[in-house]
Amino acid sequence: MEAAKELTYKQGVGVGVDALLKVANVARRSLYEHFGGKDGLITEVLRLTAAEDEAAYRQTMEAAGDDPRRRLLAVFDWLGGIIAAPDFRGCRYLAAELALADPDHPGHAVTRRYRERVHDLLERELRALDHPQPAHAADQLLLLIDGTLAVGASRRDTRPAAAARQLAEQLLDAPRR
Amino acid sequence: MEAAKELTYKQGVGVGVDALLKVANVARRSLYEHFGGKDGLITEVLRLTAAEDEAAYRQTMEAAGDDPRRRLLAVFDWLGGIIAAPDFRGCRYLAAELALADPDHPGHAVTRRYRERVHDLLERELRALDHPQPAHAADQLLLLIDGTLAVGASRRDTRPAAAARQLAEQLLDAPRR
DNA sequence: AACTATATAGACCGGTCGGTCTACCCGTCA
DNA sequence: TGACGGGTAGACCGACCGGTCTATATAGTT
Repeated sequence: MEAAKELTYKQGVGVGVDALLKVANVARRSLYEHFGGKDGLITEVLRLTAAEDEAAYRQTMEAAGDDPRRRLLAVFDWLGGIIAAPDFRGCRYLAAELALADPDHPGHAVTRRYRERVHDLLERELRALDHPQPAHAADQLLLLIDGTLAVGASRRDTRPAAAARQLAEQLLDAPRR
Repeated sequence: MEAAKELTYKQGVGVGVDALLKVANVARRSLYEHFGGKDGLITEVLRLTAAEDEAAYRQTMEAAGDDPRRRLLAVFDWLGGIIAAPDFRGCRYLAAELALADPDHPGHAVTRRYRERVHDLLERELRALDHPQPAHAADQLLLLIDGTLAVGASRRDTRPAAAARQLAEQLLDAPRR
């Protein structure tokens, strides 16, 4: 799984099974016993990283203290660090969605649920902030997050996280004005 | 080229050469004569669609009249229509960037230049608006655009264009307050 | 000691990959 | 008429694809 997480991110979900097995030092048969095939492995990778990434969101907000506004803005600072990493290659889930042409691939359900969970995390903070439209604002924050990751993947020179954070501040402050 | 534009979008840049040739009704040799290979074809497809899409941005803004603010917001209304199309499958350029693992693939240069041109289009309108930080605000608009296309590809139920437009309005109005 | 479950290595399958090749066909121009 | 450029059709190449298979090794249980 560790090897699969890394390789499917660096090379995309189009990596060959042989390459996976080689870096993982695992027999071919074991893969098919455990996951049923490549699609099963990819789905499981998405499921596992989704759980890890959701936990990372929680931890980032937890470490930012009790103020919901600070907790939400901390997400963008955290994203800034992720994007700045030299091996950042964009959002794994968006890449998987765009690469898996078959709309019935089980991986799509995993990424969809992941986005819903992140959305709910954001919405909860917005409710704590007494935001008048927490669900709508969470949509917008998610849009800023996706935009940040997309720009981070395509224009390495800019600082999209800071730009997004500024927009997030306007979004959070707007209803109180 | 028409067949390649359609297939590389619907199936991703991972489509097989045979599939391209079949739907295009073109001989295998012709492809290699004209484009040198699959990578050359992909690069040329990106170049061509980039020119078309840049023209679409211009036309969208042109049709919105002379007010720069209306012209910029019209972009998001236009995006809303694109996303709503049943065959929308996300941003072609972001998908290509995420799928082409080799950072030296010539396609990357094409997508980068495309983004720069769109950025310049946005920046020009912001200058006409006397925005105090036109380059920075153009970065933010581009982030909203990328976020809109990303969300549109992954959560077909929401209306990301409207959400992004609202954020864009805040962005455009903020400096005047 | 025997059995079972789980792992390994690796041959093997048909199919597809991107790419090169030969042979042919046809309209243009000399 | 004949040469030729640009197209098509399709065989062919080695490599790799995802997946199945047999045979073997190892650890734990009874």
